[in-house]
Amino acid sequence: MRVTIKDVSRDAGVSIKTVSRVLNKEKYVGEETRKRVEEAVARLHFRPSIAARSLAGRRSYQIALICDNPSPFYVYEMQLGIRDRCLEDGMRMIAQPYDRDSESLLEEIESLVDQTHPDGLILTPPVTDYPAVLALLAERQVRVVRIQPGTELGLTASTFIDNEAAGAAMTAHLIALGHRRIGFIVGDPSYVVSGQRWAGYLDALDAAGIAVDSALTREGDFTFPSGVAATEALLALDRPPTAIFASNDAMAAGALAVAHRRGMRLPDDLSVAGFDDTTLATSVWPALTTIRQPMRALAYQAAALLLAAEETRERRELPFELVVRDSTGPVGAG
Amino acid sequence: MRVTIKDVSRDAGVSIKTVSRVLNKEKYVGEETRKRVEEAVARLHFRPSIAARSLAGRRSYQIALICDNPSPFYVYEMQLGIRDRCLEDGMRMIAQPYDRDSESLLEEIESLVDQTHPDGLILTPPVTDYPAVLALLAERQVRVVRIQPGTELGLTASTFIDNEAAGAAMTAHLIALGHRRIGFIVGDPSYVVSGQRWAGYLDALDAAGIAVDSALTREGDFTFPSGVAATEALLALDRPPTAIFASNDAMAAGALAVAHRRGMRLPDDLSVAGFDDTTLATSVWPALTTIRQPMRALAYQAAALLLAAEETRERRELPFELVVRDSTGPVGAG
DNA sequence: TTGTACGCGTTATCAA
DNA sequence: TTGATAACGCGTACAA
Repeated sequence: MRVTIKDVSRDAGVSIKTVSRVLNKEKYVGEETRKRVEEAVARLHFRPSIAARSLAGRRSYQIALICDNPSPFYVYEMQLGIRDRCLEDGMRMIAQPYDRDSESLLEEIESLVDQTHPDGLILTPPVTDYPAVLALLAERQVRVVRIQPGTELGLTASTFIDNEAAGAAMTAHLIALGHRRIGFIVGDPSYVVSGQRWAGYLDALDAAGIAVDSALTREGDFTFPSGVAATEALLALDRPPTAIFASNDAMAAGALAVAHRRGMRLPDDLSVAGFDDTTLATSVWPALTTIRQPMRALAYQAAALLLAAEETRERRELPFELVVRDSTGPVGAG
Repeated sequence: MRVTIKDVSRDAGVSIKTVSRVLNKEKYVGEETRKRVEEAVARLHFRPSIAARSLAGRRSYQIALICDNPSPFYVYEMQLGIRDRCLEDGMRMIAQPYDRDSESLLEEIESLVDQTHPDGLILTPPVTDYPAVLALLAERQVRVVRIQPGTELGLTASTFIDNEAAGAAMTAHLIALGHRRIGFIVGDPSYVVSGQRWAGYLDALDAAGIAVDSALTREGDFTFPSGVAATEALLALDRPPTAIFASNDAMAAGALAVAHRRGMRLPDDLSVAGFDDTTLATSVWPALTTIRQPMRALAYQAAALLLAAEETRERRELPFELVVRDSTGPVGAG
């Protein structure tokens, strides 16, 4: 009832081992033999059982994604990127969502590793920077690639964008538009990128010779309500900013909402900018000027690093893009 | 190096089979023996290999989610609900994202089933209603539970909300607020729910004795831009609606954006309502009045049906909730 | 209530 | 370049 390698070997008139060789693209298989086997595989619709493969061999043909992020959009893009790369190699992705605050996170990862024996693991922030997790995986000798790690950059292979440069680029863009008082909404401090983006903001102000006004920086936590609160605090200043740059798009959306509610016109009364972290900036609020992160590509490349023949510690940087839309524009323009 | 059942049996001083009995919670294990085994399992941190289990037994301890939806929020909620239920039973969820338009969708599902031999499959719209997929799974004798299926409701177990009643409830709510001209934005026609929600709208108008004006119904496709376009068409009518009810929240957000852009005040100039289909209504645009769908619960219950001891065809209905926020309100209220 | 022997479908080892 | 045979770690069937 189930098609096995044995059926294929019988159909092709070769041994089981030879079929296995063809499946695994090993050397030393006669051209003609290979063809016969491939035909038999196709004819019988044979698909090797992952369970048997991983039990017998050193590999499981599965890689796992350890991803917890407040934005489902982010998580989903990661899953899509990894899936795309997996498909190319006939691998499977295990993508169970995790709660980063769960007491049992470590236990769950341990259980995942022991039960499914993945060939590798991909980590996203903030788990990328959990020492206990990294230690566990090192001890278990699991291959790891991290996306946007914030610490111990040389420890594993990784893919990332230059968040500091991105923060600086957007800030420089706002300065070029004529803004001198630019509000900044910091993200959740448990994410290293929050600090990096803020550092970029400070860099750009510095480079332009604009004195930093600490009243213009507010702390948020990557959520819409925190963006609303920070924006209201900023606009309540005696000398309010003419532009607001939020560390992500949910908070930027909060800024837009406040501006709308107050009857302000964009970008005349206020310029708003953010990052593509959720689905907002790309599809739901297409007016938002953002730093577009190549999320799917980050994930795809991470999977590529994981599936590379040799284990590496390569750090692969990907370019970001500054996408200008009508939430920013010349100061005072009509 | 790898802890196996053998190590546990040696440590506990019993046979391998007895350990297996304890792991699988079988009957006929002495209380004392059970304790000794459980202690050994804990001491050695033993976790059975999924590969070995599924190879040896009839089960794989894995269930798969076949989910493709334009909203990552929806997909993610499904994953979380199923994960929660799986955790309770020590099962694993396989949650590879699929493209519903992919030529190879059938082939990919077939390959998933043959390679991983899941104990069951959960389907979400619109794949719930693909005859070829249903036929394939029936032929492979895979247990299936569908979430919000639109057709052949008796074919498999399923979980759902009453979308027609939901559409009617929201429409009745708007009517109760005093609205008589209510615009409706239909969703993507490839989703059965689109028609169901619209039917509810028509039902409620009918029940209130309000004549249906076909000019007030516009077709969208569940995206923000389509909501913008539909709203602009509605507001351009000689007698524009005083309320707009969109079949999902992305289109409702489009309506809100148009209203903002035109300087209209909500809900005085226009009431806007939608559904909780994406992350918008729940976290990003908290002002939106919506039908809240219990997405995670739908997924959780679907997994529960899949993991039930006996295969069932139960149709489990879950309640929706009408959440009123400040995008709707009394007509003309200040 | 417990244990023994076998087999699941594949890869690894080693010989041909 | 190919093939025979022994693992892999667990559940199943049956015996004790």
